[in-house]
Amino acid sequence: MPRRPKKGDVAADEAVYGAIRRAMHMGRLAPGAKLQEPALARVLGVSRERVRKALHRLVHEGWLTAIANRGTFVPSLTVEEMRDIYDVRSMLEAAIVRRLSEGHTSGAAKRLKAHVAEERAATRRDDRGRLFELSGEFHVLLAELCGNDELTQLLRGLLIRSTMHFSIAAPQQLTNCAGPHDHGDIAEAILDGKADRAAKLMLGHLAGLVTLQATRPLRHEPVDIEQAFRGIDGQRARPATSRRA
Amino acid sequence: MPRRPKKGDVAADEAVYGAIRRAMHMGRLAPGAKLQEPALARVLGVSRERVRKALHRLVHEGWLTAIANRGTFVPSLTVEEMRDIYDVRSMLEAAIVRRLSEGHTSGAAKRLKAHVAEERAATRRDDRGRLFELSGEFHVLLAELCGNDELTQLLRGLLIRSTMHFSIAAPQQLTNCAGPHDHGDIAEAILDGKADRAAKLMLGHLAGLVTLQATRPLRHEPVDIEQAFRGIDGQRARPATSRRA
DNA sequence: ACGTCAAGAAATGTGCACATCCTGTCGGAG
DNA sequence: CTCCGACAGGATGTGCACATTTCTTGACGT
Repeated sequence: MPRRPKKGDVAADEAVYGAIRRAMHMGRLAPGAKLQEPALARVLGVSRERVRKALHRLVHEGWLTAIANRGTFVPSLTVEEMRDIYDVRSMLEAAIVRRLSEGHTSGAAKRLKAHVAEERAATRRDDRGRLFELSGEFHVLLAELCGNDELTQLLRGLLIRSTMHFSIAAPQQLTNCAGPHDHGDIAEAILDGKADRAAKLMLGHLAGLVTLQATRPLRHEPVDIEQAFRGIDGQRARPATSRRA
Repeated sequence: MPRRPKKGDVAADEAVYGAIRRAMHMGRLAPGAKLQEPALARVLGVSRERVRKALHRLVHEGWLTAIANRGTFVPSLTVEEMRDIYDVRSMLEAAIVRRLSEGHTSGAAKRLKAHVAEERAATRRDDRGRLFELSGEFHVLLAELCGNDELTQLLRGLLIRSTMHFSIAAPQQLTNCAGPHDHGDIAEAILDGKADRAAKLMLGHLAGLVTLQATRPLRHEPVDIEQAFRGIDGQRARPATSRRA
């Protein structure tokens, strides 16, 4: 027997966590949707406690909101919260691009160029899904290049929360960053060592995003869990375990 | 009967959470100490599940680290992690003081002045405990004055994590901010609208703190849970419940 | 004497069942 | 016809007991 998913199987927890996270990322769960523990447990084929744990974690990370004795819901970020998040991102990311402009390793420059090239390629192929991912990763990449893990983690959290509404509101319609060429310009400024220009571009870039979001209305409809998680398996690749439900 | 702590008693959860948090803040728990669930449950007089929940929350917030099937421990922050945290704080807080310098309400100025005055008073009274609290709150206050909740929450998390080692290493010996007059100078620069000077002072202030921490060695000793939580009751004020253990 | 291994004990992780609370619905009174 | 109150159904929260893993203590072999 290869593996038995009996006890401290962290993969199972991560699978449930990832499944919900992916469903949100794919826009299957509209803001205000209620995530019922029994339904999720049934659909994902795991015990309710596992779902509970994942839900608690998601709540604590800010992706979901919980009301005592009521349930767990997909949050409807207010305009103020969204503005605040982008405000913090502006502070951090402006400092990041400044720092990178003032000095970076050759490896960092290489990774940055490679990423921009990949974004360009995705744009040329009109691969919206890939471009969506890459657009988000660009901002994380900048944090990574600073060599500060805390910074990377923090920014990743902010980014997910801020891009969540993009994927929820219009997953297939628009990219999560206004113009991909923005990223190219920012990267160019960094590589040229023009700190002020890079910071200015980044601030403008983020300002454009928040404007894009603010004008987007949100609908409130009841969501069917069964349908939302169709095709989103708990395990990622091979369901080698003989669990079939 | 006034209240029965049976069901959705959020206060009980918060009490356990706060008790552990306070024990750490008071330096009762050295880095590397193991927090055993049965022992905590016995000492605090609550069920093990409640302790588990609080521990999970603390772990997720970064105050504790958990190892699967091993237990929960007080983390020993490495020099790199500490440096990273202070680096992020530098980015954020420099931006904060710049923003406040460029414009703030009269109410903000009033609160800032009041806080500095209170710090001065605590210094004059040689009230280390109060000064310790106030020193930390100063940085949170600056974030609050920006009117950005996300920013405040984020900075509060960073601050707790970075000041935690101060209280653990030497709770009664030194303040958590190098010189209280630093805060006064920073406040003055903000009130005068000198953004560059305020940012420079803040960066210097934080750099001084990280230097102070880097030179402090940590001891690894086994900790007795019973003794660590002596005098730290789960409930804050009145133990009205007849629970005595 | 030292290193290795095995068995017991304790702690952690998980599933289950029950208590509690919320919500939607039905019946009756105004 | 509308509004209020009670009831049933369902979902959430919690305590309990068991399975699994890890650490410790002791003995055995080299």
